[in-house]
Amino acid sequence: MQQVKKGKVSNAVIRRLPRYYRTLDAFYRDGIVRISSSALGSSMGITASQIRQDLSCFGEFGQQGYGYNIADLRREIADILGMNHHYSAILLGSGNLGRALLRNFRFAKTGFTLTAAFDADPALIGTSISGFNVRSIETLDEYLKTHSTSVGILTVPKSEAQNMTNHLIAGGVKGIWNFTNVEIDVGDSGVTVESVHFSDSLLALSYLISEKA
Amino acid sequence: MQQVKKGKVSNAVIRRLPRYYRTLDAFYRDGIVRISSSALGSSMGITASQIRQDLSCFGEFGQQGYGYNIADLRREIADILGMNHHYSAILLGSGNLGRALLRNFRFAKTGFTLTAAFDADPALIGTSISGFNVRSIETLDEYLKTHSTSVGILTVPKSEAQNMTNHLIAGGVKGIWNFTNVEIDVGDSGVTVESVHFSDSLLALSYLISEKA
DNA sequence: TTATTTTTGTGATTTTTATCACGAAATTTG
DNA sequence: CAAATTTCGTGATAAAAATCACAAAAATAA
Repeated sequence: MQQVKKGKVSNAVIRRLPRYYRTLDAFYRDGIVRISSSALGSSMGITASQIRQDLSCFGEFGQQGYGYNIADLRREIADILGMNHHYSAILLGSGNLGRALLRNFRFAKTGFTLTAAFDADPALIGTSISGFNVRSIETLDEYLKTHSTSVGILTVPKSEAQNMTNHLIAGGVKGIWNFTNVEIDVGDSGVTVESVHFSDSLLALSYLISEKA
Repeated sequence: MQQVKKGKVSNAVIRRLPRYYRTLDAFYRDGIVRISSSALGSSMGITASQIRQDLSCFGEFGQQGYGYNIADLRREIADILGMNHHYSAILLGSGNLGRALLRNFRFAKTGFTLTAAFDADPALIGTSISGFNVRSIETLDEYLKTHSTSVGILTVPKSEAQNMTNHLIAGGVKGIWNFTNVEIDVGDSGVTVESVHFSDSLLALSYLISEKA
């Protein structure tokens, strides 16, 4: 269903898709039925033209004189984003940040299913966090052998990041959601890495407020 | 010292600066003294030309036939990023994510000083998290009146995001580091918002692994 | 029903971003 | 010390991304 029209989708477009989904989802929950590209654009602070051009990478979802049906477009974008694959994810590192994700992050809203949490700390192993029994990191390889897993979430100390990455790759994951503040190396494994670098974000903010002064 | 050369620095360049800093900092800590744009580029997976072009927005930091002195360039970029302003920050919302930041995030490494933490939960107020005495959110306005604060960190529930934003703006912050999953509105206040949208990041990963399948 | 308005999807254009390529300057080698 | 090599900074070029503009289609109004 995806990419029915053109060739490769640019990174710029890919990065906007989640926001389209998020915005449409909010309208959907508010019960709004239809929206034009210009209304959607002004609510997002981008041009109508950009929205139409972006969507044209994937197909024709609108109707002249009417606009877009919000429920339909929301569903199409969910589909494009792969939210209906119901990917499985495991979390490595049940420290503060890992716990915050376990407790607060609504994985189901992104189509993901969190299936297990691991840690190296004996004091944590066996405890329950938000319904997840924390497993020993020693059992990770075995777990991955018996449970096909799409994504590994790295919330371990940076010193462990590359080692854990290697185990995840060997275990056959497709992607790694990396919260450690280092670039991890996946070699030619073909595994996709998506990093959340808190410090990069804060430093960008630092630049922007300095610039204005 | 910044922007000695050209006009406006593009967003693309701004987003790369923190990574330059992070990479140079790692080399600096390893005791490496000098590096060429091509060596830096291949270590970062970008072109030498892009690095030289990016840096040229801010000045001339290299030397023909030699390359860049790592300690010097690291310092220059820290300066460009505003890391020497020692901006102050307060954290609103001492739940799981807030606690993770309080405990794990090295604010000092980005030049920031965390000065206070707030929460609305009476059970949390008065407790100490990583050396910070959690203050009542009721005292926020008063705090901001008496303590000039550069940045507010939003780790509150999304339902409180806009309300807290309004208080931060009224209190005179320059920037908001937004971890809530909504777009906050700062009107014409001139306050800079930098958002960390976990779900956007995970959905981008979802798209990328779907695309390969 | 017919005219007017709205709005899409897309080719063309403009703007932005990244890469190329080379002179100039400094280092390193012989 | 001179020749060869390295490497920067930048103007020119290429590629990518965003915007414009309009025909076509559908909705709405008269």
